[in-house]
Amino acid sequence: MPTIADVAKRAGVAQSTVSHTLSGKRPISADVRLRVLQAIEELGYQPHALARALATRRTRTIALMYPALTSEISEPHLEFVSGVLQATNDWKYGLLLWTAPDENPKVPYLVRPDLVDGSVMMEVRLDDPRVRRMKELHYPFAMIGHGTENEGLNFVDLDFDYALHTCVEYLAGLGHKRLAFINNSVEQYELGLGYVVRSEGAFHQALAQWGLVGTSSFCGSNAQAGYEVTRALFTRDSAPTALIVLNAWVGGGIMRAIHDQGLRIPQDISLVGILSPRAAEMTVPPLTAIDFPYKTMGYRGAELLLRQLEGETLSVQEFLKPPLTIRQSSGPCPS
Amino acid sequence: MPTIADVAKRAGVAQSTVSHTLSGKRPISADVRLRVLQAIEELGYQPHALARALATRRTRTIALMYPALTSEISEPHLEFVSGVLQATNDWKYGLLLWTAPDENPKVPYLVRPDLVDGSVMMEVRLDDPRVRRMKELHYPFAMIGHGTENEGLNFVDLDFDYALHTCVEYLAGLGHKRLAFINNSVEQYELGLGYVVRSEGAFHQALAQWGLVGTSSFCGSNAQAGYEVTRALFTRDSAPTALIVLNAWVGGGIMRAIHDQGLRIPQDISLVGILSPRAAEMTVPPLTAIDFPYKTMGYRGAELLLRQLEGETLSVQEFLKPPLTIRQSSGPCPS
DNA sequence: GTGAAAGCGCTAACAG
DNA sequence: CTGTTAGCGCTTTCAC
Repeated sequence: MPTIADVAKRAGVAQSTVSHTLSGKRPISADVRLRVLQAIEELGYQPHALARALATRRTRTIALMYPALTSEISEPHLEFVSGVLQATNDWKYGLLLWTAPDENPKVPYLVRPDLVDGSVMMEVRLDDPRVRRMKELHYPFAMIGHGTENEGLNFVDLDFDYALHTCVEYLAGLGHKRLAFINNSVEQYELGLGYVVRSEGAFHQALAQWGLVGTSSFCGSNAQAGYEVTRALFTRDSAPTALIVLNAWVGGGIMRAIHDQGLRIPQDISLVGILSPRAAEMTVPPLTAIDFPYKTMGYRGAELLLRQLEGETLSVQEFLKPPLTIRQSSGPCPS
Repeated sequence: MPTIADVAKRAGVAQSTVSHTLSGKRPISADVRLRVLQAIEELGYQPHALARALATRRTRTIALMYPALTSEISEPHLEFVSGVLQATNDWKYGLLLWTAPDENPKVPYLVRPDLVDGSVMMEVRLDDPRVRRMKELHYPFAMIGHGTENEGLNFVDLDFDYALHTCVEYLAGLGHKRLAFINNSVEQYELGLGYVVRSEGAFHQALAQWGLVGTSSFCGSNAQAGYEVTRALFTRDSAPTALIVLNAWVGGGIMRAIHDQGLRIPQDISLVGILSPRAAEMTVPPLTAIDFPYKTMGYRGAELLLRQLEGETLSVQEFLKPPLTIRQSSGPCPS
């Protein structure tokens, strides 16, 4: 691999001249520029990103702090990735995937700070240790999701309050009186994951507001769990006539349980989700759902960081309120 | 951020001594080691990964060459990511996500070579320009998938030949005589994506072997496309009694089309897939399927690269033959 | 067993 | 407008 020195020698100029023709940080005469460019071309020179990064103290790479890789990765997280990747691509940055290593509790969740210019966090907890640490290190970051203390932080999040209210309102309008909300897992709730906690609260608040009754259940992220949780709903004296589900991966289990119960969707029971259109269309019937814009959120979150890194000082806290798309899993409450 | 020089000064030793106590590459007396360790502790020193990489010429980071970010990312790819990430985590490597930038055809698909020690490729084409380039640069890599020319290459792949044959054999055993295969998109086929081309061939070969008739159709990666392709199957004179589908995201569309046709699964028509168990369980009824082990493949693929980077010279071409799991979408051919 | 110094490939003052 | 030189923070000869 040729270095900048090789180029300089071949073009008969100083290294700094090569460096500057490349960066444009100072005027270069036409003929010198030509010679340099030619030398670069002939040698197939490509600047060594590492050396440059060491000298400039900027890597032009950001990290995506991935939630810890426990037994099962919940796939929705993955959908954020493609959005983030799209953004780093557009901005010509690199993207490093990062996971909280379990074995080093001393430096919890901290990215090798010298490898990246900043990071995007996801699966934010209400009181997230990563956030505290990042702040105290004055480390640039942005979040997909948000916690309790948001002073001066930048993030994009789905407005779960809006989402749950919208679902409940919609179902109330269809005459449903008894609802059930199938949330994510207890573990996530107890971890204090923002959206899990907020959804839980918002659901009950919305119930009260519309004078409905309802129950909420936690549920693991797989079809089997969805099945069991749903079965349990029907053992009670007054079963719900409509369900709201947060997690795309349990939809199949829920529908199967409903089917096994001898009920039909949407004639006997309604099901609405808060999930990606893609997931909503994977089932039969397709699900009425708040269209969770994973990719957009990933893109926006990354942008929030990138703009900071490019020198902007910003303070953006964006709440997305995607529409409820009516598909075929919901209908009027049977009388 | 403290540097190695700070540590050296505080411990009253030379930089090289600090370096060596850390690397263990030469003997250090007990007391010196103690002083060094203490200084490190007190200063909260962490070696600068970049500087180290520049000096050693190893970054301990690998790249995952992501397929180009066209309009829609097909989500299955994402599932590989979590496997790869798991592996890099286990091996204590970093993971850089990389996408073919469209604008620079001169250095097609090539990762900033100095930022990573090697790369994992996915979505391998039969005659993949990336592979040729990597080979000619003697650049370490491993593949998830494989092409035509595999001399000396390392990869892991699903055995699509096995997969299609198994599906066809299973359906033949149930008495089905007319099958349809719903492959991925034409674009992918024309691009020469290994698994798309191989599946296509294997399906027809299997048909011949079992004396069945059948058709194959290409299909975009969304429910709507699945719906339309399936509808088209029923306009012909002799509709199939069993379908094989390769792409998880079209399952819903297919099932809806079947339903709209007034047919029931599995009584009137069987549907088997080649997709992840997770996806198979998302539908009602859950799909009989070859259990596509995305995560495992990602992990194995990464391992293949990692082992090379750790000095092993290996030549592994692994074909996975995951079992066909019978669920509820398949049954005997109606007479 | 330890220290001094060169060098990885680049950028950025500092001169001119 | 261009060249010289001193780092960026680490590893690794080469001496002792």
